[in-house]
Amino acid sequence: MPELPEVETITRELRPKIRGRMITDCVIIRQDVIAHPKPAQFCKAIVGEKIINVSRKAKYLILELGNKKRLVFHLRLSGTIAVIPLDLEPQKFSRLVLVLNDCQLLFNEPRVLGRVYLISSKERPPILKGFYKLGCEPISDDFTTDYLKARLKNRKARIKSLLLDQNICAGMGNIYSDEALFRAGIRPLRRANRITNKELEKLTKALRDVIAEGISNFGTSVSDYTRTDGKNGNFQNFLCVYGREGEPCKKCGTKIALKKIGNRGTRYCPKCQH
DNA sequence: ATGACGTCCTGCCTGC
DNA sequence: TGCAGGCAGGACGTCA
Repeated sequence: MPELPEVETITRELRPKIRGRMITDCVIIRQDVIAHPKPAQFCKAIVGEKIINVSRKAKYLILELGNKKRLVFHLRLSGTIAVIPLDLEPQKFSRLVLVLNDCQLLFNEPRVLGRVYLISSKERPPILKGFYKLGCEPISDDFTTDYLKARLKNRKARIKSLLLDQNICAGMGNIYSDEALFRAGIRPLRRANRITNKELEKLTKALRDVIAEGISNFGTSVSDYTRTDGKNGNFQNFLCVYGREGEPCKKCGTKIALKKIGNRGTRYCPKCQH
């Protein structure tokens, strides 16, 4: 599933391929994926616009257009972006096609949970509420132990759930939060307000490291995620707990456990994580 | 405000 | 082999 490192990889690879190109046509294959504005209006507003830049905010991929309009993609669980030549047909799960001067950008999304939004600089559509109140990204300089401490203070929820809270850790998802908790030696079931300062320090570092390593390895390909050229990322080769339930812990050999926390599958080592 | 939980959606896996 | 049912999971809505 595309979390911060995956979306960052897509952003970096997409930028040189589409920056400066003009959107010459817009084909909506599944109406559901156009969250704002209405599909007809959406097409009308973007055709003829130039892509000024490609950027990212947390898990959102952003195409900056002329007129300060922004095309915002959220890939959710299974969304991918592919760039293909003009003469090829869209792919099996293509939900939106942006035809550019010299290529086509496909928004592929088998599960149809991902969404696309078009926003202007002044409007803040309620449907994109989360986008406007994102917390700090773990790779940001502002993501310090003090920041995390302040945000987790008085919070009684399980640490795992709060790491997934985009108002606290923008861009975190299930894979990287399990990995970070493993590295920090913290059991995901722990209540956030019961975590010591020392542990918070370790956790901050683990979060920063795991995200940075995810990026330098071009993301994690476990289910649907691929890069814009269809290749896989590499970070799945370095996972210690995610997807390893029942297998021996890489540190101590204990079987990796799987538990539901806040309705999310959560993997951890019962011996290494306290 | 917080935390628990249901909902969306569909491909894929499991079990009969 | 084929089909039904369950599962995955990010963000958001609802409820207490």
